Amino acid sequence: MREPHHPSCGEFELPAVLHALSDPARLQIVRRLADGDECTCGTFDLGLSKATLSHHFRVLRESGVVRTRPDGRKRMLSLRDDDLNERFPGLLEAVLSAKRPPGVEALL
Amino acid sequence: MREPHHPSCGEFELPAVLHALSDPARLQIVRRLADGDECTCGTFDLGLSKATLSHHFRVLRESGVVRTRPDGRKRMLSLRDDDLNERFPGLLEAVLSAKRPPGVEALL
DNA sequence: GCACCGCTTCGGCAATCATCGAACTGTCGA
DNA sequence: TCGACAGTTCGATGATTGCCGAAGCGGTGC
Repeated sequence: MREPHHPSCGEFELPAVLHALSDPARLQIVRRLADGDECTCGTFDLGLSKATLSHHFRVLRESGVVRTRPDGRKRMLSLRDDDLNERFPGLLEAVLSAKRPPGVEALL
Repeated sequence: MREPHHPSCGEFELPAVLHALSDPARLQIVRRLADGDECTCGTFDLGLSKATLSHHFRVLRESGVVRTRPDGRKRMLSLRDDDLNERFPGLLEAVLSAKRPPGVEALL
C-alpha cells in the first residue's frame, strides 16, 4: 500500500491546521488519538460513513495534524504531536486541554 | 449606535474559535490587534471590500475572539485575550507566536 | 486465484463560506 | 438640515465543504 503524502514540518500552515481542527468530528478524532487510543481508521465510530471519515482523515493528514502509516490492510493513525509542537508550540496542548464543556465544572 | 451581540466567555465554542482563526485575513486582523495597533475597523487594509471586512469582523466577534465597542461613528476593535485565555488557556499565545513563516529563521 | 477486508477515490448533492457592489443606518460637523 | 463618513446589511455569485453510496484498490487468508 502506497504511503500517502505527508507535509514536512516546515510546510505546515497555521490556517490549514486551525481549519483542520475546527470541525467537531476531526476534533474528536484528534482527542482520541491524543488519549493514546487504538489508531486504525475503523475504530472511530462517529456516526459518519467510511467515505466521510476518510475525508476527515485526509484533511487532518494534509494539514500535518496526523500521520497515516500503512500496516497490512489497515492504516495506523497517529498524532504528529512532535512536529506540531516544533512548528506551533503550545497549540496542540491548548486545543486538547480545552476539552471541558462550558459547564460549571470548568471552574473547578 | 447599538452594541452588537457578544457571546459570554462561557459560551465560547472551540470549533467556532478555531474556524474564526483559520482564515488568513482574520488571522492578520487578530495579529494586528495583538500588536496593540489602532483598532478602528477602517485601519485594516487587506485588499478586501468594506463588506467583506465587516463579515470577518462579525465572524471574529460572534466566536468571541474580538470585541467591538461603538465610539461615535467609529467602532473600536479589541482582542478578547483575557476571556480567550480564561476559556482556552494558551491558545491565543500559541496562535500568535506562530507568526514566523516556514523560513529558516524559524529555527533560531 | 478468489473472496473478503479496510480504506480511498469518485461523482454528486446540499449547505456553508468568502467575496463583492449597492443600499442602508447612525454619527459628526458645517 | 444636509452632507460626509464609518460600518453594517442585503442580495447574489462562485468556491469550498461535509456528507453519502458506489466503485476501486492493495493486502490477507482460504
